Amino acid sequence: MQYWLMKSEPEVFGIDDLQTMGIEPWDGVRNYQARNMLRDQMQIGDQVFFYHSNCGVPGIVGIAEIATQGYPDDTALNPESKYFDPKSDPLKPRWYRVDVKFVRKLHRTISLHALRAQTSLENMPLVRKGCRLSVMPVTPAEWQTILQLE
DNA sequence: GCCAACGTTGGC
DNA sequence: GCCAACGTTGGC
Repeated sequence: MQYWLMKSEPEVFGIDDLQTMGIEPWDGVRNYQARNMLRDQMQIGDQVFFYHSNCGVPGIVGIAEIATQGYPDDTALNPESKYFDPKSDPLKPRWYRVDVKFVRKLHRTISLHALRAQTSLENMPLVRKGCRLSVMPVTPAEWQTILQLE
């Protein structure tokens, strides 16, 4: 089983929204590195840290689980969608998504600040300045370290 | 294939 | 709202 971290802006889709929905497609990812992970690497049952970005206290707020393998992200084909990509070809999908299932909220937010304070986490892409990857792998050791901060 | 311009992300 | 960092685009 693998571990991941996925970013979302709480104003757009936060952990409370996932809790309400139970399970939701994680769509709108328009970055090739992230796309490759969604399409090729994620497996059902993988555990995910749900991260709130672009908000008052950015940080990890909950845990989710991968509920499907990667499959084409239809929002790229829908001109009505804010994620529409005119260059996407229905026969050769450019963008992929997975479904993500709510597991639980953390007792408290593990802030980016707190994550940066841990030397053992200094290799996480997340804590690097200017990291714009919205989906990234987390090592088992990092996963354990982070859970102990809860 | 280089690289400047541009757009987006995301912390602060 | 600012701006640094970075990815993408497109002219050449």
